[in-house]
Amino acid sequence: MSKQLSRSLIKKLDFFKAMPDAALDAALEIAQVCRLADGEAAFHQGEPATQFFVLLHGHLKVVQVTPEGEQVVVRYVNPGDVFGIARAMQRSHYPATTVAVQESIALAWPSAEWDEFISGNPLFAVNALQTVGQRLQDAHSRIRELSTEEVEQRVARAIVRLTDESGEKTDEGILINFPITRQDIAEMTGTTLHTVSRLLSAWKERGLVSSGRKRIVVLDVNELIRLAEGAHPIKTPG
Amino acid sequence: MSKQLSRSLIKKLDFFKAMPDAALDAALEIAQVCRLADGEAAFHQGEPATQFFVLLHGHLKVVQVTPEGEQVVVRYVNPGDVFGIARAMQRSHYPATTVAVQESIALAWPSAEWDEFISGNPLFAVNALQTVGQRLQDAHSRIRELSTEEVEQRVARAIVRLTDESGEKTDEGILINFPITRQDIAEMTGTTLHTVSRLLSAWKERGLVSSGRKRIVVLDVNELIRLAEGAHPIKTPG
DNA sequence: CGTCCCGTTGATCCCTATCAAATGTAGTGG
DNA sequence: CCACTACATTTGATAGGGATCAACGGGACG
Repeated sequence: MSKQLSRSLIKKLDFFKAMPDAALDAALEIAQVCRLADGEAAFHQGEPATQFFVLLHGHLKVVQVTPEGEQVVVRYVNPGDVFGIARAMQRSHYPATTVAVQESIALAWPSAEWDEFISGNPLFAVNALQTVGQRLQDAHSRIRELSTEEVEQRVARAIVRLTDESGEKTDEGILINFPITRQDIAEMTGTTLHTVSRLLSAWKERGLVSSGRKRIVVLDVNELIRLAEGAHPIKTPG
Repeated sequence: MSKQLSRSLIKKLDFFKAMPDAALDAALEIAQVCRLADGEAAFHQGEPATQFFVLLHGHLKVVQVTPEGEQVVVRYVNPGDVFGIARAMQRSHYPATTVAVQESIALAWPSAEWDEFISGNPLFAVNALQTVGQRLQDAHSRIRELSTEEVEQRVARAIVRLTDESGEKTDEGILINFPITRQDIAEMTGTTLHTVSRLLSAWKERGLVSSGRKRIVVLDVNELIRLAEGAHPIKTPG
């Protein structure tokens, strides 16, 4: 039998906002600790939604695969985020695959407990609704951007968001906190790794970013934000 | 004082699924009837979310405007759908504008009543979560399609969906049940009215659709579905 | 130290946006 | 009932942003 997990693990999270300690303890009582190695999936698209999770440490990406086998990155999961809550929305199967992009630790609960959570404390439903509502707005933003913006704007915006969510201030600049490839960014923005590579090269040239293998550091956030808002880069004539 | 509205107006709707009659009557007791003329907005993007609605009759479209003034159609609202539930997701302002594309009738409740609804009957929260969850999945589908598919597929799929949601069988074929322009379809699929017009012309040529001003009739759904799934149209050589 | 990924860069092509202009259709007011 | 107007649609011509094809370079890890 595992020892009781500390309430402090989840007390500060949005999802457990305004919950009495008793409810938190009750939840932790039945939580399973779930360790994921780099590249390991918490669950796969199409599987029955047997569990839902809270990420404690690490980073995951949520991907959908098209019928043709292309991948699309739906979002990145940061520490403190809930994921795998398909069952809370009355869907019996996971709509996407969620894989760790680095070693990660999550808490997991059986989906069946969801109804218990809610009847024990209706705030769970309210908080879940807020979480899903926020995601819906984010999704609509992406639809708007994919529909109306050019590739450079979208890639710039994606990187700005990543620095907002997972930026780590270093003496060099703002480092994106987890391993991410050109391919990943391409799958977030609806383009190809080639185009992302060219953009990053151009930006490196102009001193906006510095990057390496699975690693991006933002040197000039403001200029990236300008690009994300549609400003045109300085074209060298000729 | 207005007379009590009939329970039958909402009893069958997903959003009120499994609700006891008493709860339905209580809701109807405070509902306002809201009539919208063609082109009139139920609310505008950025306004405080003072009300939420159920559409009884007609059709609305939900649009977001980009900073540059371009429009994107987020979705169409069909009879029986709820809309304007920003407040239920804890957002104080509407994230999009919702306008009638034909004369419409809706029921409206003050947003402040939402908390009453929930505390009176927790099923409201569960049903709302399901509704928003479905929309989130739809949004992710659109992101996947915008990221990976070509324009012809996306337009074909948009039209197939419209016929599923609002198709009316006529002796000619399946008529999309409300006025819709090339521009509208362009704003749903991230393309231009010119490209939509060219596609519809080509499809008309091949006998797949028949269309006129603000009017589309689908003659061969199966072929449209094939196109939506990525099948290539027959190219005339030369 | 070799192999596997990941990243870079050039060359080419094509889908689709853009520009431009004409035609068609509903609605309106005289 | 018809002229007028506003809006929707069609269609041609052109250009360009990015995808695609192709090949090489380079760092990480076993």
